[in-house]
Amino acid sequence: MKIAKELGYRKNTVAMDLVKQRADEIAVIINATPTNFSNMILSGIQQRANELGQRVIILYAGNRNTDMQHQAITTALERSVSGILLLAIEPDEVDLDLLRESRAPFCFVSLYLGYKQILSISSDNKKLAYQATEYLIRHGHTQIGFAGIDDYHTGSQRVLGYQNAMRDHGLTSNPAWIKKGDYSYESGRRLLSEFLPLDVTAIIAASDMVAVGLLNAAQKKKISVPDQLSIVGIDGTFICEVTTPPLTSVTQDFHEIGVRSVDKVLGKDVKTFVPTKIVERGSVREIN
Amino acid sequence: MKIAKELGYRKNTVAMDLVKQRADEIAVIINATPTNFSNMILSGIQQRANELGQRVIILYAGNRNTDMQHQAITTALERSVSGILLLAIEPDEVDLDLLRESRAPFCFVSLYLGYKQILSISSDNKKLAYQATEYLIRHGHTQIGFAGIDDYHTGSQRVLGYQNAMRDHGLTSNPAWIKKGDYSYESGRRLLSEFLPLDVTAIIAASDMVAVGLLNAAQKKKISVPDQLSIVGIDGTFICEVTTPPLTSVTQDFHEIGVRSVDKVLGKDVKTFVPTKIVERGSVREIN
DNA sequence: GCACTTTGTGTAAACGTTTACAATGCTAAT
DNA sequence: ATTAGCATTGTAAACGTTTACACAAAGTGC
Repeated sequence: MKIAKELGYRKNTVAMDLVKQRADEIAVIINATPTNFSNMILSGIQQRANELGQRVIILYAGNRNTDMQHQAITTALERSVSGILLLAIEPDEVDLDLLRESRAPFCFVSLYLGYKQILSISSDNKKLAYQATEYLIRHGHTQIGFAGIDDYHTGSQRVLGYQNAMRDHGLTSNPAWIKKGDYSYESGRRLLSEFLPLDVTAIIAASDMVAVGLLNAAQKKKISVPDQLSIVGIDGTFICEVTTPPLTSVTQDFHEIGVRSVDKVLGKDVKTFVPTKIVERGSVREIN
Repeated sequence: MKIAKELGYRKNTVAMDLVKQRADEIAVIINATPTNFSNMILSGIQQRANELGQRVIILYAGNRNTDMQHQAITTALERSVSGILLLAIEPDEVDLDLLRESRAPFCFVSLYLGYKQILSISSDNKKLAYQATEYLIRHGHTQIGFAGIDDYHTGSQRVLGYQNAMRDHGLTSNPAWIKKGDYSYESGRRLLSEFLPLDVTAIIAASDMVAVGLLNAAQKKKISVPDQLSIVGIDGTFICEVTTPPLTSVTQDFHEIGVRSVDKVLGKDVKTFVPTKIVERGSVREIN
């Protein structure tokens, strides 16, 4: 060891990986759109991977660009990674075929496809939306909007939870109360005016960013939050703390999602769903 | 090629890297503290790396943890990466020795050590602070605070720019007007009260997060921004748009910093400093 | 002191490519 | 028909490890 140090010897990981037929690294495939929570998940992934002696390699898959998604998966397979993590990636059939044919384990992160046999770590979106809706109902709201969700898995799961909660509490939900979007600030800003004629007293935002968009649009129209309109966000990122009023939000444990996804993809038996919780701040009013 | 496809042949990148004595990948060493701009830089890095056929591997270096920094650099050297990018990393002597002894090119990103011979891509912090200070002076401010900077390279460069601007405009700057911190929201919140007895009319925040901290603390104390206190942020992240009032901020082009750092580390001759610009929003008042 | 187990040392093959070079086949010019 | 030049094909070494195995040395129990 002394001589090795003197000679400045440095092990060659590439040669090691070759002979071992497997690289101690985890590939994370990620959308180019940098959501403000993806780095929280990444930090969880990184931390756990570090503990387990795995490196992390990141592959961008563009912006819902199918070609780049295939490319990213292929790149991951060409190095013999010990696992592939797909971060908020909606796979198409080609993606799934590529993954299934490979011998590398893979796990979807922050997205649940609905198949038990495909590894996944995520919040339970149905439960999450149910939670948010029920929270508003308990605070006396009966006309509740839902803003900014998409048409993919996450969005539809949340709609289901919202509808179930309404139904379970004997409320009829107007389909027009559900407004699609893309989880962005801009979505929220744009959608507020569409809610005004509908007389909802509260809106669930598909993300914190949508919530802030709604909030700012409301302030511009001199609609007071929460006095005239209640808003609850989803995600619980730091932005909830810095708005006025601060945003009540269903908080996802992104760090834990990251940590657990590493365990899952490496074969440990961990629960698919990571619990969420409501953090009350100042954007919801109690109605009598 | 047809038969290769039939057989499901997939090239083995690891074997390629071994024989080529060089992996087509760039290692990015990054602090664990996920600043809201690091993913913008990363996205620039990723984009450019993709164009040049380089993969990106991310290595976390903990939180100003020297051991983990050495570890991360060593890990990068053990695979024969084509370049090492150090993202907002303050190196110690050991780090620099490790890097210099290796044959891999390295480049500091969003940090300028002050040595011409060490590759670096960053905003010109001196100029940036000068810009912010001069902007406030042109708006009639003479008592200008500076909040939240650290004692490392970036912080001291900014202080220099601030002091130069004051001096060049014949203003004396009270050393107490400079308050150290760590670029965080919490820093800003805490520091506001320290400024109150000093009668400054404007504060430059070391980051947008500090600016929001100052803003929220001011609102809590019923101090109106910008009427009673002007604030200018640094970074120009999306958070500037969503506060009330929106934050005037010196905007850094993080994406471009990322793009350029890839070019730089791969040997292209690109400029070290990426220009910044003031984006006027609503947090600065004109004083007569 | 013998057989046996344990520990240590040395050797060689393997991992899947690239690359340099030799050998072969072909084309075209003399 | 001969040969130089060129393209194509085949062969073998190399990259730096791990791992399996043979063999020697040392230790153990009877």
